[in-house]
Amino acid sequence: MKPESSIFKALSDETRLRILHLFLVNKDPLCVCEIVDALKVPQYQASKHLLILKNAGLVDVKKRGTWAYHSLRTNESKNSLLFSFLKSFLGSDSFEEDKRNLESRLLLREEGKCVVGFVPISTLTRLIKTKRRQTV
Amino acid sequence: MKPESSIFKALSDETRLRILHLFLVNKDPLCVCEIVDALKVPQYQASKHLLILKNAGLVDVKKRGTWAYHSLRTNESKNSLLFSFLKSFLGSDSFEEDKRNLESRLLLREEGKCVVGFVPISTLTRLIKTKRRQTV
DNA sequence: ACTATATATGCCAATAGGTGCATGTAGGCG
DNA sequence: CGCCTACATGCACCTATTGGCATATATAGT
Repeated sequence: MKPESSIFKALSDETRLRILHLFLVNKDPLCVCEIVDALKVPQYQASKHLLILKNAGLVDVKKRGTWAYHSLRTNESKNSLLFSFLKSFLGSDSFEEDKRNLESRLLLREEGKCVVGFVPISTLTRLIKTKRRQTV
Repeated sequence: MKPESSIFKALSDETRLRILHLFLVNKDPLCVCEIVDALKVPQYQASKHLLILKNAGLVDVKKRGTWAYHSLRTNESKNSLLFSFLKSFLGSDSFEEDKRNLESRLLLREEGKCVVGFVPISTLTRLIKTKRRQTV
């Protein structure tokens, strides 16, 4: 298959668009558990979709211990063109909730690194509440 | 499905990208037989893919007798954004041959309208040769 | 009305893609 | 070494998509 059509195939799934959207509104690399909590999808889904995005050449991975930090692959000019288009095309109204969830989740980082992993939602919301109180 | 992902689904097929590319390099509306000759795909494929592009809101159709003239639907701002992106993204090197085939095929138009329909390839090339000699 | 032709579409088989579940892998830490 | 944890992946099932063929539709010309 031509590379162009396989790139659009990678974009043709809503979950993958939501993942890309997270990268577009937050320039930092994100680890899988943060993406899972932002999108509220099972971990295996996030991993699989990230693999597809990686195979399409859109995403890079960098291991840091057991954490895997994913980010947009911007070193190719075609990708930069695509990402800046995507940012306008997706607009600010789509996936607003994902964005909010991600922002909350990123509050739990320490020194810019994810230290939480997978916890039950109840624990997660409690952690976030506590963190908010501390920082206010 | 969200509208964004369904648009990318429409773009995720190489034949459909080739069709859109024809519209991007040639602003005039094109009829199905011209697309068929440019891409060298069966007529039913062209029709089906055009229908998918139409359902995705990317293409408009206007009947003129038995001919169906298709063109990009540019009256929506999201589409214009998409098309200008696509034009850069597809670049000038992809689908070069399609572009040449289309240009040849368009030589056979008379007063801006398609008058040829479906003919065997041998006849088509002969018609084009003759036309070239006349116009030189 | 009949025919020719440009286009659309219904049906089938083959294939691809997504989800869910379970399990595997690999790094950190005691 | 052994356990915990973050992440990856193989398998089964289901659904969606595509190509091919035949045929339907619709309009023009005679």
